[in-house]
Amino acid sequence: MAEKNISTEEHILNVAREVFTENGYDGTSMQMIADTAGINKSLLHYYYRSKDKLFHVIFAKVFSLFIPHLGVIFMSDMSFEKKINAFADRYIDVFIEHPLIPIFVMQELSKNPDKLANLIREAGINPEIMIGKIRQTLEKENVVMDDPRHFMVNLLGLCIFPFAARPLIQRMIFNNDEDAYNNFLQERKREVPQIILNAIRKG
Amino acid sequence: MAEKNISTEEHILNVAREVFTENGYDGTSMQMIADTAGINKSLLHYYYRSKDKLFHVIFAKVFSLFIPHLGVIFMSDMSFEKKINAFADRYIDVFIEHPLIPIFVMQELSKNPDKLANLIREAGINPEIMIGKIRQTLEKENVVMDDPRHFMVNLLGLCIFPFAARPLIQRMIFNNDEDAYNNFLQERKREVPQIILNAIRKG
DNA sequence: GTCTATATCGGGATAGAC
DNA sequence: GTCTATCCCGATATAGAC
Repeated sequence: MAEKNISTEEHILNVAREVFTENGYDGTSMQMIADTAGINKSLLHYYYRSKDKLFHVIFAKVFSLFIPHLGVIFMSDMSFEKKINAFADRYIDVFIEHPLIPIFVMQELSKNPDKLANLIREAGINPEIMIGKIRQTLEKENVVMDDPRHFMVNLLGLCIFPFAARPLIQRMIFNNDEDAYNNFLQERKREVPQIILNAIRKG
Repeated sequence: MAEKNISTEEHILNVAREVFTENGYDGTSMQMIADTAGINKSLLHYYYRSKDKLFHVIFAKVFSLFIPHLGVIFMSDMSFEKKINAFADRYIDVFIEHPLIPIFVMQELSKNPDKLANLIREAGINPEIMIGKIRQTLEKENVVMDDPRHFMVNLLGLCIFPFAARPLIQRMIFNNDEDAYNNFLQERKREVPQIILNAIRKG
């Protein structure tokens, strides 16, 4: 625990985030978190009452670590092309820093899709408005695309998949060469916008 | 258990696959599997000795449910364009039938990347040879692409991501409309090859 | 081959001392 | 606020009856 000046409560959150994202809800025990934090198990209950409640706090934290960027970038006044680039840049950097987040979030949301509505609200995102804004930008710039929904999924998938499937890809395509894969992830920042913009120009 | 004519051993495997893929290793108990199979807990141990061993059998089974297609398609003698289409078609169908597989596999591999080498061998895949074959096809057809590794990751990501991130996307982009999303997944069979081939033509 | 009974351990959670 | 001690339950796994 190389963090002396923060409160125990905050320290717990930092540690719990690491342990939860690495092992998932089911794969994490309160004991693991307590040990990693260098504190007693009961103290976790003192601060957060239950594993469930602690997890919810963590998950909302993790969620807001990457979801808000989506809104900020797409609600901005950049040109459409700039937005694509900014998005790939920002998201790939976030996931390079927190490589376990994609799989953690997808896993937990898949088990509890009903929690999603609240989480989106807590994160201060309004999907409808965001999509409206995107449509508006498209019109203004005369950008033609078959279907904005495919565009969105393509963009997200191309950015996120290399992190979610890292073990498989690194092993099957990169001979387990970690450095090569890290380099590859950096290259994605240029590769992804290229693919996406290319698809749009063609219509 | 609407399967009367199969052995208990096989019946267990079918049930265990469902329960494991839905809940993951940590989220699954032997009790859950036994109950779902309509048998006693001890019988699981009788057949498979331990949860770990049972899981390994299941995971190899699941793995070989989608990995071999990769080889079959890319080692075939179809034109490159046909391969792309066949791949998207086949994989999207597999995942429509088994929608929980992507996230299950990525989750478990992320926790145990070291098991991967054996699994690939068990599945009868040789990545090196496959990549060699792809390069060969590319040369033969004068297909130019920046980097085959990006191509491969793009193709996989575009196919798989919509399944892995389904809850998030369905909620944020499809207003939770399940039918619309199922339809969207079908559309991916044409969308994905279009994007991929487009990127290649441009170089 | 399938069951019941049981052993053993680790999980989350609470009470209460300091 | 932080700890120890404890409760209770559910987990994997085994022994042994049928």
